[in-house]
Amino acid sequence: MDEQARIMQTLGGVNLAGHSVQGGMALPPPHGHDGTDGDGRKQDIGDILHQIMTITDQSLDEAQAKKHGLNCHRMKPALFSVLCEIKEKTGLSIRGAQEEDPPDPQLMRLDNMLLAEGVAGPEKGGGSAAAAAAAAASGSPTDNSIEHSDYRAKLSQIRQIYHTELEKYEQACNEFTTHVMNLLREQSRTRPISPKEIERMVSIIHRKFSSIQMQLKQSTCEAVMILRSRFLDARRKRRNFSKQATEILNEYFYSHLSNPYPSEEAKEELAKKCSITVSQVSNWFGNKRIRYKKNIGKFQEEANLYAAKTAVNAAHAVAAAVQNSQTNSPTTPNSGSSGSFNLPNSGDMYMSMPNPNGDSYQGPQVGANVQSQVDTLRHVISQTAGYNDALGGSSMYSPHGMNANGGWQDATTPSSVISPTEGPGSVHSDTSN
DNA sequence: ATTCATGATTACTC
DNA sequence: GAGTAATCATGAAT
Repeated sequence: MDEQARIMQTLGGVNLAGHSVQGGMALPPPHGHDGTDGDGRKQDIGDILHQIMTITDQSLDEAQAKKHGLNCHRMKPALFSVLCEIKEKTGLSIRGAQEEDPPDPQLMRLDNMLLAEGVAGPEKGGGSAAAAAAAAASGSPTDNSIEHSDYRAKLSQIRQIYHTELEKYEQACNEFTTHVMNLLREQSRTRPISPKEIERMVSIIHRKFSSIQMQLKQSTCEAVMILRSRFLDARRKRRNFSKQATEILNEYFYSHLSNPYPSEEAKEELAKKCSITVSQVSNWFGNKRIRYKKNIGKFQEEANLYAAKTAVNAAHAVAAAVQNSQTNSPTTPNSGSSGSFNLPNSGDMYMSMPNPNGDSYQGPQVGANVQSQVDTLRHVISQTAGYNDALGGSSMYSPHGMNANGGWQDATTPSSVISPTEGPGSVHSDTSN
């Protein structure tokens, strides 16, 4: 309404568009009038403008009728051209038309991020760099794949929502643009709207919609960031080791109870076998030592279980050794490291690996170790026949290795039960401290 | 919902 | 830097 008022005021008598006007407007004489009745023309224009001004106060039917009347009015082309001139002079139609803003850096950032995360652009493997990095840093490979697929599933959900919304926005934008263009084209019959102006309007609409799109992109980015942070947190989350891994660790622990400090090499080997990291092995042993020490009684059962297991393995080993000694020539007793003892899942398997500290289970030690295994077997058999509780002093796993301060003393006098791989009096070489 | 088990973290010591 | 002890945080069992 302001604009109308302004135009009206302008038309009322102000010098228009540089025309020299006296006492009003100098409109071209419509329909061949010679311009003699100047007052009548003024009256006409005033009427028309009044009609325009009051058109909004009328009912739709009335307005339609008025509109039709105006469209057919003899003064319409003249008024139209004047309005065009005014618009041109006031720069309304041009202003901002050349406002071709450069690409928004933030939008570019968002686009790049969405592209990098695999949300925008062609569908790829899923989590892309994030998942790969997380997979590389995480511990168990099986857990990785679980988390990885989780991450990928969530990411693809985000991707789907993003694309659906984007499509919706684009559709809405197109619909709205078409609608506005039609409206403007329609209106251009009654008011001066240049194609340039329509173009400008379209660009305004597009800008508005792109700002909405930016919000969508921002939200999507946030969602991806949250997902990523959750995913990264998930890596920190505690996840129980597999049963097999725990068994391997426990077997090592109880078979080295006198000195449960695996060497770096042993840790690496354990880590490999358990599909966990070396630091997880360290954590596990740290926790295990302290918890075992704190509550030996509680671990008795577990200790017995693994002792029995070890004993069975020892029995197998002894049997194999006996068989071996029978079949082999006495001149070549158990000389090969590969053919020495088959002790799957026993402490022996750790000892058979290369150990710079001489804790290996090969060569001349073999005989002693067989003896130790036999001892273990005997001991376990005798113990299982009548097991007493730890305080009774006849428990299989008394903290022999621990000193009065609660720490593990040097394993100079390890129980024969403790490790089938240790000969009596053998000193653990994985004493890292 | 509670309790227990357990992997991880942190502060500290040696 | 490795280990200890305390603690946190979460999964699983009840």
